Amino acid sequence: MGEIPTNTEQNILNAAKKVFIEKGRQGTRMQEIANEAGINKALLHYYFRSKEKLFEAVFLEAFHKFLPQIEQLVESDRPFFEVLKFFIDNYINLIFENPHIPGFILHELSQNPDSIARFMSQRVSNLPKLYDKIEKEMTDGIIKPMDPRQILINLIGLCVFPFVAKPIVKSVFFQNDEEVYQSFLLDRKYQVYDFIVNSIKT
Amino acid sequence: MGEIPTNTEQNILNAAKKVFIEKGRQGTRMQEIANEAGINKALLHYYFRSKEKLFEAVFLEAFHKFLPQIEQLVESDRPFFEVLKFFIDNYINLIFENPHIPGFILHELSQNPDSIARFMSQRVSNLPKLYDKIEKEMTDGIIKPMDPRQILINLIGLCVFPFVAKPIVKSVFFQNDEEVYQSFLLDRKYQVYDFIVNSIKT
DNA sequence: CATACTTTTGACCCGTTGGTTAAATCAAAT
DNA sequence: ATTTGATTTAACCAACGGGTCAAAAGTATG
Repeated sequence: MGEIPTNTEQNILNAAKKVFIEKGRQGTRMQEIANEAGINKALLHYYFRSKEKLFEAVFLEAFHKFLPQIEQLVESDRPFFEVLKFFIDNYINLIFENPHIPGFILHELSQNPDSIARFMSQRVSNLPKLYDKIEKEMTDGIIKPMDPRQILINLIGLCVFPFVAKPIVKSVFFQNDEEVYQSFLLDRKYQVYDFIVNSIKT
Repeated sequence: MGEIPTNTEQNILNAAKKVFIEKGRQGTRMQEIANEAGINKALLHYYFRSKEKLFEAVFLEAFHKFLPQIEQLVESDRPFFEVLKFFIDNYINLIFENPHIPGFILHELSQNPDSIARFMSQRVSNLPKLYDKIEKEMTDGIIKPMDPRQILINLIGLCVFPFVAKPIVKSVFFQNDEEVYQSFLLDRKYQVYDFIVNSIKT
């Protein structure tokens, strides 16, 4: 019942994270994780019975790291635009530090769409509350009347897209110049905020 | 020198498209393509020497089908918002009919970012012309001054995201109801247009 | 029909890969 | 030091998967 992750266990998990997130479930070789962790392949199976188990551990962590952020939007009772700014700032920072995770999640989920039920469970509990909050801003005349879901999907899409489409964006718009692409990303959070606010404010 | 695709050759290509686009390069088994095409596995190698070759054929077709659409935006000399509407309508229709292709391209490119050079070549030739066109709309006071690239990236992202994130979007916002999700997508092209226009028009 | 050439197949090859196992090493605890 | 249990390893296994090959089936040409 070793609840505290062993040194090696954490070590394995870190290695697994790195390889799985970069290469995907199918592209990952257990041997490569072992190498990355500097241990024997059999040790992987000692700590995590199978590739499936190990993958699930990695995926779950990545998923929970990225999804529940949405709840930020409902917790605070500051003005909506303020919360929005705060959220975008946080979320893009998070992606910036883990640029491969969104693409990883998207790909693995579309490989196995039904598995999402296992991961979500009660996660979306307070989404209706968020809808209410947004709709109140509409009746208050602060933002244009529209389906709140459109706003939220646009919000996430605008944050995530430049990262999951990195090779294309970098190549098409920035002549494959990594530095220019990076400075574009740094500016991105303000651009996304302005873009959304300009669009939805009355 | 058989330039005209044989019946079987096209048959194989179709089967390969289906499997590769759904399962990805690594997730695809040659045997599954053979089954899908109703033929023997050895025949795959008779027509396409290797898995790599076959994959490349599939990827190239998918890539060319989806990327050059951007050029529409520069060809016409109608008012920008009109061209924009036309583009969004077309592009979302295209995705609607091939909903898995964008995710496929995104994933495979991020697995192999350098390969993009092979596929792009002179493709982005008239992108500067598009920038000029947009910037002219800015000096004409029709749209707000901003980096044209931000507009284009937002445009593509807003179109593509609901499809590549289908499982999450469908689950989080539509309780996994396929029909509701579909009707959301149908409405999407108008929403995206409004969202962008509202944001960038002066 | 006979020859030659293309298309298709079943059987096989062999490197890879996830997973197992039994033994060795290590770390307390007695 | 010896026992006991957890950790780590090398060697191995079976299945999988891409690719090959020789022969069969099909098709045209003389």
